[in-house]
Amino acid sequence: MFHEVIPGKIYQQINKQIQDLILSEVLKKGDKLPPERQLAEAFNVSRASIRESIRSLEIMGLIESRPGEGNFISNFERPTIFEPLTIMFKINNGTFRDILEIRMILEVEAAGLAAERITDDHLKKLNDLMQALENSDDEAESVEIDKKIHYLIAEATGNYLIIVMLDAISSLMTSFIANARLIIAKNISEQGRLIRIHKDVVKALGQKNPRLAQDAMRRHFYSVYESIEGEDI
Amino acid sequence: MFHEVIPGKIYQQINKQIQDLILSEVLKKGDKLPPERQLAEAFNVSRASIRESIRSLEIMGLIESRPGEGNFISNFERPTIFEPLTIMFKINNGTFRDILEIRMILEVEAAGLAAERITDDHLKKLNDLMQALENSDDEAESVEIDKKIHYLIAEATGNYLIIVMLDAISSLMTSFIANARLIIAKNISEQGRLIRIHKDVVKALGQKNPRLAQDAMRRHFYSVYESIEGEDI
DNA sequence: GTGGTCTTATGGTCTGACCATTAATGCTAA
DNA sequence: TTAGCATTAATGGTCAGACCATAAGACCAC
Repeated sequence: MFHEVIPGKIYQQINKQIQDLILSEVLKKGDKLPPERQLAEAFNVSRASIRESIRSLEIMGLIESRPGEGNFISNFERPTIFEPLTIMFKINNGTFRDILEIRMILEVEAAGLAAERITDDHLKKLNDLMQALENSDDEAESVEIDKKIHYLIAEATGNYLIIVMLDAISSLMTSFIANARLIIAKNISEQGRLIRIHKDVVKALGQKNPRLAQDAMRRHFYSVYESIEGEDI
Repeated sequence: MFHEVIPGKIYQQINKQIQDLILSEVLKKGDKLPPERQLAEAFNVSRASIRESIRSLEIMGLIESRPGEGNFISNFERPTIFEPLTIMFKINNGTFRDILEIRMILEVEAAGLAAERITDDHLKKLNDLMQALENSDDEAESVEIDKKIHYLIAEATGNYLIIVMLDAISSLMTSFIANARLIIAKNISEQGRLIRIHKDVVKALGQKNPRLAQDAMRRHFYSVYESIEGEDI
């Protein structure tokens, strides 16, 4: 009977169309979009509208703009979706405890799932990283390796959501720490203990024993809790 | 000695400044931004750049544009951050199992935390919703109430990240179901069983017993798993 | 009061221009 | 020949100014 009204702003309609093209895989990772001027002509709108659309798709992490080259479909490697999460989190009075809490929840469960599903390839990479961690005497380097280990475990679950969410929490934590000037003390003995616990986790993963992996990961977090106990957060 | 080079595109600089104003609470929820033309003058840039900035802040869920009125700082009630997650999820071949898996992880743990921290106010609301669920004979209505119950439990944890992530998963699930035309069968007997299990959860929360709450919630999800077993997902 | 109508402020869109960066092209000199 | 440089064309980034569409408030007629 009645026609559906044309919804919302132009940039939203363009967004939808481009998103649909991505979903239907007409546009794939790395593909180059037509030049903005051409898009404007195709959609019969102004270049300004096209640009507002592209800008928002860029924020969503779907598109990448390279001056002088063009606009490209992103590689979707690590979602940049969560940048805004930091702001939201702070506005809503999120605490460091909140971060640790959910991190522990997810990582413990992730360890369990990873133990069931981890591949030999992943296992090998993990062992390599453990080796690197033991040999590292540089604090910054150790932190980086530590991050990679946790990311690998998340990846081994094969669950995209777990990967994404842990990634988001990781960035959140980094920005939080940077802002609060919080430094988790890592003296030699603690460093040694951390390595030992990490080893336990990796060992349990190697044995494909979920229960052990969970327990080891849980111990890891208790250890972290202790090391920041009393800190002003 | 040297001045820091001005980084990146104009809209990014504007974004940063506005974000900082929000973080430092110079701009608060619901506040009205100066008109675009005025902003353009203040920043000494074109209105187009201002608009690209506002567009991206809108996507981040920080700003709301109302034609004829102005641009307003959002209320940050429920983050719209995760809309892009749906697309990313599908592109990365996310499965329904992934969704259920992480949902179970988070909700079981959330139930445990909620049991420790739930307030009388929340408890009352929960009981009201349970009452409504029992009295409801409309499928759509039941689903809505069910969602609210789970959201309330998440809220009772007091952990912003848990709330946000479960919210995101909830939307993801909705869109997934809508697209896959999947309908979780809910015949009369199952409906009854679901209510019974929900009751167990709420009861455990009332007793502030984390262990019981977790177990009940876990049973809830096993129940869901069973009811979709064999479905083509 | 109630309901229109006008005015005004504001976001939404368009046009056309120019700048800045990049990649490709082709020329030049070793 | 080839390494290096200058030129050119394509493309995103920015700007200026205009007009449209919407919402709110003021004003008026009934």
